[in-house]
Amino acid sequence: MSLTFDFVQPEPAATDRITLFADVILPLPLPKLYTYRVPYEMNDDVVIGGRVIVQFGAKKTLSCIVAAVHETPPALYQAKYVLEFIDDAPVVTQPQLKLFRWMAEYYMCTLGEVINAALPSALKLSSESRIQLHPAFVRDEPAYPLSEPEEKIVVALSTEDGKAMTFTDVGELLGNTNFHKVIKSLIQKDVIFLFEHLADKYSPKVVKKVRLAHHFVEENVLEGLFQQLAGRPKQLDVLMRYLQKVPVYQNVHANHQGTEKASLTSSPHLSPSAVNTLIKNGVLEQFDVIVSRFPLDDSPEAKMPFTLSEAQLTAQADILKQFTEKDIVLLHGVTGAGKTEIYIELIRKALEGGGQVLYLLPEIALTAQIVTRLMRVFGTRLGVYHSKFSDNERVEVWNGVLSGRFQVVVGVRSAVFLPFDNVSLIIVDEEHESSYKQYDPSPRYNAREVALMMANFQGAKTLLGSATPSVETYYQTRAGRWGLVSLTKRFGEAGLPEIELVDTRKSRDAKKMLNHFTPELMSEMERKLAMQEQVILFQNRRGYSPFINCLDCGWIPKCKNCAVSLSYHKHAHELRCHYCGFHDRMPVECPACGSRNLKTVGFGTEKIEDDLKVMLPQANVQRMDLDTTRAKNSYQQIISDFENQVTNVLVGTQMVTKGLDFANVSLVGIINADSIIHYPDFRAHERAFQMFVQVSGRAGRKGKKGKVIIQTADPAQVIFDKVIRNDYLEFYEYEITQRREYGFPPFMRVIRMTVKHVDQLVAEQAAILLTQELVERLGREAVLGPEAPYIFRIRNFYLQEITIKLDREHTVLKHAKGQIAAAINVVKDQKEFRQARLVADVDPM
DNA sequence: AGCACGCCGACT
DNA sequence: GTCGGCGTGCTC
Repeated sequence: MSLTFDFVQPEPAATDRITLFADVILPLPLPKLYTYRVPYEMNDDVVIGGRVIVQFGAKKTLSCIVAAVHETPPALYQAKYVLEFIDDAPVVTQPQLKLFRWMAEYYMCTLGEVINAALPSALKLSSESRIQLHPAFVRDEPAYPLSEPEEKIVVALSTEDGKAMTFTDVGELLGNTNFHKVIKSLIQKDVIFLFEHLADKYSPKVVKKVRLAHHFVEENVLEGLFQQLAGRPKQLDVLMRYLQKVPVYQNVHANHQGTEKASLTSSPHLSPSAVNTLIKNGVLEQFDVIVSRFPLDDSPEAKMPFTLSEAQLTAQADILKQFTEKDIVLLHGVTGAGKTEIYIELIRKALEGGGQVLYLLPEIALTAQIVTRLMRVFGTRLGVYHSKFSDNERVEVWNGVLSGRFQVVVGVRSAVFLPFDNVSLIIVDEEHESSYKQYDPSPRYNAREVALMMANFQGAKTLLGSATPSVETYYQTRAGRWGLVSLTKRFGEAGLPEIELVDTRKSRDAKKMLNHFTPELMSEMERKLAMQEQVILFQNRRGYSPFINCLDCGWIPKCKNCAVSLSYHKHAHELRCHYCGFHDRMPVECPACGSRNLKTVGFGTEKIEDDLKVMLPQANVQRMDLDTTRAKNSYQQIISDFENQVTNVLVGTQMVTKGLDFANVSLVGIINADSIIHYPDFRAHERAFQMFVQVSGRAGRKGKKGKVIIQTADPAQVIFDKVIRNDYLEFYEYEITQRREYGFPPFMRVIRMTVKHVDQLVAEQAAILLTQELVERLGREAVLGPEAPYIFRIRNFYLQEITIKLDREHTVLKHAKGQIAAAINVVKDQKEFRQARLVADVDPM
């Protein structure tokens, strides 16, 4: 408990009673905390970071987090009472609260929004929460005695099969007496479980187990049983196996735990029917046990040792040495240099020191392979936090961190929200990845920056890893503030791939293009496939074609909600908008002129796949993009098919650039490099360089030299030269000069304001006013715009953008954010702009 | 974010 | 004459 009160004086007189107030964080986008009064008799129950239930407004009952407790009554209003206290220990720890406050301030959002993003929804009880009888609960023999109100609920829930009750129902049933306590108690006793109204149907993971019926446990009775079963060899086998698994002779109590039913039926000479007969005859009894979704498998073979190479050892020593002087170190290692092994060693060392470890990875790099590898080393101490996880699994990880069960967590962006309180090492792998930045729902945070702040608050060291570090990060190492360790050799004998530029314009002029393939790429593919080697093709656009065009009247289908053309998806036979999800059937004829001459223009992954199936009929081609990986296990399926060489060619979007380490890939093709380079953004070159180098890294592993072919209409562009020589430093020098000259990060901070309104004119006017207000407060030179972005309408909202550039200095930044907030308020106070949405994105990517 | 209060159109 | 549209203001 984080709060202590001075109750030393014995029996305080009633008039001396302390009145406490709790400032709570509501899970809503409200700018401030709300103060509720704690009932006297509950003074001991307030926990900072614990959940409480309050009435908010006339109707709503919300669960929220206590952020502070004090004795100052609000001057301007009468505080309502806290209705109930749910937790007797914090679910949100003090270090988390501190970090969340920082996030809210830095990313210009409310604490409520941060809390909302942070808490797994199963921790957010709302009036929509419902309860249901636990499937493993047997009414006639409860494991714990039930109180009267508890019994009442059980009866009500038992009347119908699988009946659910809302909190309101429970309240009515019990006459509104502190029913949350009752519910919580029932949950603890595994009598009921809680689920969110619309959330997927929770089913606790249940394992069928069997044990010896209790009257057989005694040794002499057991002997008698053997006699009885003498003529039934199958059943005897099962029994012997059971006694082998559960040493009832040595330890009578072991029988209570029993063993998994599956363990008695799995091996071939044991028959499941014999097990069932034993159960039927009352020799064995079957029972259900709820198990963790993260099994406790601490088998001894788990601790698989491995040895680091000379280069890895040197790098590791260097990192540790730099950590003695610096809190942040960048491990700049070429793809395939073996960074993961170094991470594992460092994690092991950090754990020996008693601290927690957070290992962040981008979504697409967090694969089953890496988790298995980490599991082998860290066993049950490892927690995994992934976006494909169900809410129940998330809560298990959250609680596991709180209880200390998980000391290492490998996870994606949102893992920075977990309740760490003693982190000693944070690893941010692929630190340059833009997927660490959350864009759409607020908080628009960058997990790398949040991780750095968490490390700062908790005195941890941070290791950033990348083959292509972000310019901002590398700048910090150059300035000497952060450490730098480089790994320039690939693990094993694998050399870096040979990169060849192929001029698409030349081929096109010579009429030699085969669909979107140059003859060079085509013949190289054929050659590699003939050698039974695999190919990865990268095309940064999904769908079949980005738009279609009527050859007779020029009609191009556009999205009705967004200012974009609709992409053609051949397989689904649809036209789709990639911004709002609108879709429509592909028309047979032009709706404008009736012509049937509809032509696809441009190409995406689907067309590449389609063409290849015709051009390389002997090859097995698979596509990996958002459309083919939507289903739950499809991503893993595609990867394992490719790994097992079921597929020969993998065509994909950015997904193919990360984390796929396959020894047999000897060719990588980038179909259209130009679309990546020409992007209206100051980070376009950085992103392009990173993408090319990362995807190139997929070619050639384990001693095989790979080849990369980049198709471009303009091979003379400066960036290619640096990609071909894999010269990060040269790229950095070139890029940093540009950044300095044009005043971009790391020299300046960028805050991007977006103004949205359904009416284009109003959006423009609001943006103009906002710009004026910003200029007034921050100066003309700090404010750029307003300007309509390239895609100026999304989901029926017209957009206007304003870019604010600020000095990096902390105090300036803090002051500026106050000024921006003030400017936003001026616009918002204008009643014609009430409907406008003004969004600030700090450090946009 | 919701939800209530409040002032102007198409309906029994 | 009313039911209901969603604009705007508040929630401790």
